[in-house]
Amino acid sequence: MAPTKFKPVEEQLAYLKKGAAEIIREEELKAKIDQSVKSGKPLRVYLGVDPTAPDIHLGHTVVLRKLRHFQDMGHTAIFLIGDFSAMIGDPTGQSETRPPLTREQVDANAKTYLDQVYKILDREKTEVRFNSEWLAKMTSYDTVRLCGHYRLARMLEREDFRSRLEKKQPISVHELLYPLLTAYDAVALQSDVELGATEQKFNLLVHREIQREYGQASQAVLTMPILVGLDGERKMSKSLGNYVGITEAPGEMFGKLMSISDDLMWSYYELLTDFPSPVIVRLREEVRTGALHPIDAKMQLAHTVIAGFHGEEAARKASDEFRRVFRERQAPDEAPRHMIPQGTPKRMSALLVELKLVSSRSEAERLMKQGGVELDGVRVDDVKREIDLSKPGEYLLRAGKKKFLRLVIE
RNA sequence: GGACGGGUGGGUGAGUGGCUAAAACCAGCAGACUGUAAAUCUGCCGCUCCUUGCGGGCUACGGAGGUUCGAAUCCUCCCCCGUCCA
Repeated sequence: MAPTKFKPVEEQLAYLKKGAAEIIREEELKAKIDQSVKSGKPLRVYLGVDPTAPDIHLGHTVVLRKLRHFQDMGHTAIFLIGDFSAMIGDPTGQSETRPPLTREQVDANAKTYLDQVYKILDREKTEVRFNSEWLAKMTSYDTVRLCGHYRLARMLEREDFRSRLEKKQPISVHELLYPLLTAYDAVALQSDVELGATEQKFNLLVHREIQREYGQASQAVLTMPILVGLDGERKMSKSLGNYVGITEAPGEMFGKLMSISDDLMWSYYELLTDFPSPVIVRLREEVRTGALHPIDAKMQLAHTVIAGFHGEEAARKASDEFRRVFRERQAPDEAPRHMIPQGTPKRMSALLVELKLVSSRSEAERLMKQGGVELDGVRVDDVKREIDLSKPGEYLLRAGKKKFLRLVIE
């Protein structure tokens, strides 16, 4: 591999700081970068992720993008899959003990994670590690030694545990092990920098301390803000349903991104795009003065984000589609098609269930009564309405605001 | 190990024998209004059947039995959580 030419310290620091919530400690990071420029040796920067869910969403990409930034600066990006620690579960932000994952679930999740992560990271330059490499090999003796390096009072200081204690909610003992075992990751990787979301701060600080206990220089820590979900209030997460998955179809992503509030769009610009901060400030100013319509600013955001995952072409298509369906109220150009064989007439409500547009017949009837169902642009609110399936034809079905389906009888 | 408190619908949480598919709030969905925004207003919000009616049936208040014409509510046993004591 050709020796990497590093950019000047100040330039690197400025690039890496964009969007960051906190750097602990900035002087240390600067010194490390300085050292690497002088020695020509890249920094070892890692991000640990627990494969607890099968898909990653935009919230995860915030910190991944930051890892990519380090990669851009020529440093070594280590993507650490917490396959072992995932079986404990990170107590961060948890109001209750999570059911431990099985080995199979973890493996399956890890695999899909990796596929998705390369939409952001440079595959060629990423070092992928699994923490079972060292954690699974630890003996009870090693674990006891590790635990000996930390105090219970310090552990219980953390917000998650404290509030659970106050609310008289259970805390399992193994949860206390989480920060300690993941701290050992930093030791094993001999990392210079670790990235994480702000809510990871406690864990990250423990990692620094344990590194020192094991005779290493403590890593610098860079945290990124939490991405607020589509609801504009809580953090983006799958379980809250306020997320945009990165494997979702462009049209789907577009619709979701457009549904965020105007206020929220600015933090999305900051955390999900590479627009330099001054440019974002200018856009914001233009919207404020009325020079730029908020919907156009939001459409540009959606376009940019989607282009990153699906390419420019797909983003443009999604954008056009959105314009046609929602701004001009026309039928979508590319509603999903569903073939159905000819047969006897069928109730609309049953058909909606069959097509998975709703989850039950009760729900279908509800939706119809409320005027949320349209057939070829005409509202269908008679719950007894049947559809003639006896001869070939084509219908455009709408169920609710966003679900369209082109039904083809063959 | 002992004493006490608790386990209700996606979440919080009311309900101590029938009027309870279960208050209220949140989340969610639909309609109106819009920029498919947000906010707001209105309605819906277990499943299922039909003759779509303030209609019938089924399922539901940690689990299993029991008392009763009738149980989320009473009794018994079990499981789980917390508090205090050891």
